[in-house]
Amino acid sequence: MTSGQPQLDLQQFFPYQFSILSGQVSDYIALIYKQQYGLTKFEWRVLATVGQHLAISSKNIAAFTQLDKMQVSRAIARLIKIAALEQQNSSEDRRSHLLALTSIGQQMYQEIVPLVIEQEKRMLAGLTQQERQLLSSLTLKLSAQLADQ
Amino acid sequence: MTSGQPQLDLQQFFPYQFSILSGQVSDYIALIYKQQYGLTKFEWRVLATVGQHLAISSKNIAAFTQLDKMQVSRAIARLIKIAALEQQNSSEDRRSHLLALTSIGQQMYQEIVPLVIEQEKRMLAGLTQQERQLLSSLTLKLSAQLADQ
DNA sequence: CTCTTATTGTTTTTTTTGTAACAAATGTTA
DNA sequence: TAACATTTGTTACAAAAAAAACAATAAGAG
Repeated sequence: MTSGQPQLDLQQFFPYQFSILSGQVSDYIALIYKQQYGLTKFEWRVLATVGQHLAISSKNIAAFTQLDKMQVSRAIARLIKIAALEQQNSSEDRRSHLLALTSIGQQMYQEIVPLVIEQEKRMLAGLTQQERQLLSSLTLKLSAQLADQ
Repeated sequence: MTSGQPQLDLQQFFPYQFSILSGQVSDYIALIYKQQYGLTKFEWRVLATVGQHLAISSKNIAAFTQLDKMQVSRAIARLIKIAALEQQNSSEDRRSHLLALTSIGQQMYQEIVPLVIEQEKRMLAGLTQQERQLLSSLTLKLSAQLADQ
């Protein structure tokens, strides 16, 4: 190798390919919660998390969704404003409140969940079952490794 | 299935897993060009693209990197300011200029490229060769499918 | 040609986001 | 228990990004 310039073909570079796909996946799912329900990604994640936990503090939402506490704070504020969430006083620690879905929030959650699950299916429909499993397990494996460092 | 509420476990939901990993990958590569060279993601992509093409217009950079023309415009402005890029007049169309690396830009490019390639290797070191190929080919396959729609 | 439309890129404005300071409550230590 | 530190969440300000308006040029139609 006498070699010349170091070269990099961005299109062939895994982190770049991945970044592109990530945007596509994100946009594809957002079609549901953004266009149809006017939620941002963070709001959707908070809604999904509260729906999953029934009553949960802001701190735990942040831990669960991997969002910053301020992003969570703002998403909560917005969800309360549209009456999808309500605060309950948790007697134990007066700094924090437990959050729960209102009936409006419940309804949104129950409407959106099947739609995003369908959307996920549609998104992955071009892959075989085996490919889907591989992609998911490789995603989790790499993610776990990067989290360790 | 008499079934109750529709439920969604965010942690098990592929688009969520993927979004987390994407952030991790992005941050991991950014360690090189951000911390060591003070470039943003967009600036790095533009630099890499000009390095790859030698002389290229703003419009084509945008097409190539999948960035918005305004993001490209600003990244170019910043790269010119730090003397990594220069404009050449392209006689054909006086609206647009061809962009090329200066010797400083050349040097940055040639320093960064091997470093990010190393970083990519390090990032993927925990996967087998087969797994890396699978991940890359599945990424490309899904990406191509989503681009069609 | 000349008038309209489209392209290319920049600038301006608005909105969103992130960083850091803050308040309120709790926990800890001397 | 008084003083200090930590946790939890919000607010204020600064940085960044997106949206929209703009200028300059080019292309196309009549």
